[in-house]
Amino acid sequence: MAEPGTADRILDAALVSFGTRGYEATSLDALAEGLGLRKQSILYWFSSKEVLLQALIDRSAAELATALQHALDGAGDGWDRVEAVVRSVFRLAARRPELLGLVREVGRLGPPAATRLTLALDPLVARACAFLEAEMDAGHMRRHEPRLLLLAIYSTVVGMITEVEVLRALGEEPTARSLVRRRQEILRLLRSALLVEP
Amino acid sequence: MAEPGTADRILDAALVSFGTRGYEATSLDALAEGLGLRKQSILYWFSSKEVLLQALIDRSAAELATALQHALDGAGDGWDRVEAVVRSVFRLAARRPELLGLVREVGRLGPPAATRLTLALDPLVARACAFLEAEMDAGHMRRHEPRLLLLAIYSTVVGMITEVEVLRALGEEPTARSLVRRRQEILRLLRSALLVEP
DNA sequence: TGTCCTGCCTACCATGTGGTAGGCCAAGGT
DNA sequence: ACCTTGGCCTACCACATGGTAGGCAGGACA
Repeated sequence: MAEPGTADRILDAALVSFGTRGYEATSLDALAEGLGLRKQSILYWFSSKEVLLQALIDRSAAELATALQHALDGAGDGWDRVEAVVRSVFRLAARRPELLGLVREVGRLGPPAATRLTLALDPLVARACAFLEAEMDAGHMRRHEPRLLLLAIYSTVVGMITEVEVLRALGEEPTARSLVRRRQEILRLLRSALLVEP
Repeated sequence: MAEPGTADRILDAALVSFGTRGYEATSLDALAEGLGLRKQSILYWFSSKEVLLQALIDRSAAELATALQHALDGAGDGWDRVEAVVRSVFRLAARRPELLGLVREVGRLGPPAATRLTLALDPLVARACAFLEAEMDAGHMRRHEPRLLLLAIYSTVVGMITEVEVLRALGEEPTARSLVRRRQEILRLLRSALLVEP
């Protein structure tokens, strides 16, 4: 296992900080200090802060895509696929909590960062839409506007993972155990919301 | 109708900018320019940027609370109450899109801002939890952990309103008409997720 | 008329920011 | 032994930021 190069270490640190504290709230100086480097070394690898963000988006989108792809490949049909995706997202959230934070942050930043992420994940989105539509056509799921349904699922899943403050406001501490409970809860919710009872 | 005082005008502008561009990304200079003022005039009314944020949170929490309170007072029982709340939130989102953006932003900022908002909305949260629990006890709704359920509903509603970029990524433009469709979609979803069929 | 207070201003400052210019040094090829 | 190159550095800069100090006009009030 070769130790990661400097560029990757920078990306890792940026992922954590951008994903939790936010892009604007993260200074290159702070980032560098956490790495035992000088700001100029970051600018050596990534010519500007924005370029760093772009590279981070690209890498994160790829990681996200392969994780979901992997989950889908090993999944069965119908409801299993939904469950596989949700489980895979939660597994990702447990291993790399900042990743979903970054997704949310990028959405907040708007173009051009958001468009970059959008483009990278577009194939997956299209695939998901087609899947939902097919399931509805087959009568396995209740009829909904596929894209709005996807937005709802996205919002719920990402929200239940990243809304740490709301969680705290509700008297629930953001532990690993809580994450599992949230996953179970969301799966039950989606199941009863979507599945047509036989 | 008396025209609003300077302090309120500042709060209005801050709400828009904090709620859409974000707190850190908003400078007092930019805020002042939009108001035809100098930065020092803002600092005259609010002694620091953080104080301005606190005042804004207080005012917004109050507005949110009264809106929800009003909706609840005029609502019937059971499912009607859920629907009334959701409709009221969407009405608020149509009239003041930035308000929910601010809620999300404050959640992202974390303490102490988040705790302030939390405290202000705590009574409503408690009331909602109690309501959900009662409905489940009465067998009207499927059993769920009330607090996690509330988090899920919150995430879905706020997400479907504020995730403009995701919406765009799905090929849907964030118009007023779309907002209505999203509201209908979410109500149907919640209905089938929560209600026990008679 | 003189004084105080309110609301806003100009001038200024310390700090932190992203970014540029250029140098140092070790590894490696020739 | 010499040169090149990659990786990181110090030094510096222009600029934006939040915030301080203090002044100026005008209305209220005695």
